[in-house]
Amino acid sequence: MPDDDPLGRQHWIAAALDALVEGGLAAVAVEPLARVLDVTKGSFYWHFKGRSELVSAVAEHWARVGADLVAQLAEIDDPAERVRRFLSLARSVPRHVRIEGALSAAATHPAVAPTMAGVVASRLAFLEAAYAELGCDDAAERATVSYAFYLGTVHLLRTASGRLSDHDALSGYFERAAALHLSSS
Amino acid sequence: MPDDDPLGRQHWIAAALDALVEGGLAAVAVEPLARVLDVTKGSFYWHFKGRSELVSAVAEHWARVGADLVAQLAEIDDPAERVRRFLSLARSVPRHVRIEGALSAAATHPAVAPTMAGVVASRLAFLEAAYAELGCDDAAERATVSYAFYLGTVHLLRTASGRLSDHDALSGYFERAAALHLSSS
DNA sequence: GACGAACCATACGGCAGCGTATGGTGGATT
DNA sequence: AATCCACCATACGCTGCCGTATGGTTCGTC
Repeated sequence: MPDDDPLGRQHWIAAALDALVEGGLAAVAVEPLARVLDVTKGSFYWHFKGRSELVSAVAEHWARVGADLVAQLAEIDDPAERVRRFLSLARSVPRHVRIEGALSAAATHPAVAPTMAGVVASRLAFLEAAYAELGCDDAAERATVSYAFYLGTVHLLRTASGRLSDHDALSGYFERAAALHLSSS
Repeated sequence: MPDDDPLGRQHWIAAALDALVEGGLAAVAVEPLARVLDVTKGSFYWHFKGRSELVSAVAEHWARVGADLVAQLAEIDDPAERVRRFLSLARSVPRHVRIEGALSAAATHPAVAPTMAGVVASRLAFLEAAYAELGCDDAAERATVSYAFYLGTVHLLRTASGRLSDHDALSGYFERAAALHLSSS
């Protein structure tokens, strides 16, 4: 958990995150990153076994940050508010969400899929627990529905951000979504 | 609009669709497809200017099929039923949805983005019209929320199909989702 | 049965990224 | 001051894909 990595590793990971946001997972490539960092591949292959080790390091970095965010939400007493805040994560942590969008687009990549599966499971558990606390007998289904909405929102923000751009409209959007998802059946 | 293409084109597009479903857009590559079709690149570059022409042809093929599906739904009188049927498209046309998942994952690709934008706009219009018919004053927001759910479901089916696998659970999932989305605010 | 067009094979050059092998270099250690 | 190690540079070969150039082959057409 603590960043006991030799300093250079984090350096590469940071650059990879930037490239990921800009050009997707395909842009997380050794030689282009080396050019950006003004360094040669010799450095990279000192710190990493190969490209896929970098990719999974990036994925796990993202997963850790995301887990921290959800852990903060878990402190909230009111389960409805927990759901609301979870759904609007897409607005409150834009960079993290852009990273997530790029990783989601590459969710089938072998170096991403395992981490991604863990994150999905943990988030569904988080949502299901909240809905269970709210007394829903269909907590699992509702959790999946809510998470699907969250995923779609992340995707829309990544690909059609024009449609969710202005900040006021975004607030309305998330309020409306939360109201619908929390409505009693 | 009519398929006036010389026959060989469709041949390549069909193979590209298979590859797309299997390995994502990266698998839509000229030389691998040629191997599968047991033919050489000479054929490909006769029918297409280059790879991106194939990619956009694939995207537009998908868009046409999808538009037909939505056009069928538009015939339904009851707007609520229209929404229900739209949301559960993900279940009723599995192959089309797998193609859509792969294309969505590559939505930022230059040869996909324009087509994708058109599809998003047309579907949002479809949903917004339905919600407006239902008397919702927040039809646009609800349409976006519903479409985000749809996108997320497609994504889950592609990447975590284990969580939505059994057919009975799927029915419950879509019923629950439709009920929530159609609940009056 | 020559002709042209549609279609495909052959063969080539090029590029970009991956990974390896090996040789510096600077700073801490003793 | 010699040594060692973490760290990076240099230089190379390899693979996989793209795109082009050009030469067959099989037709229908006259």
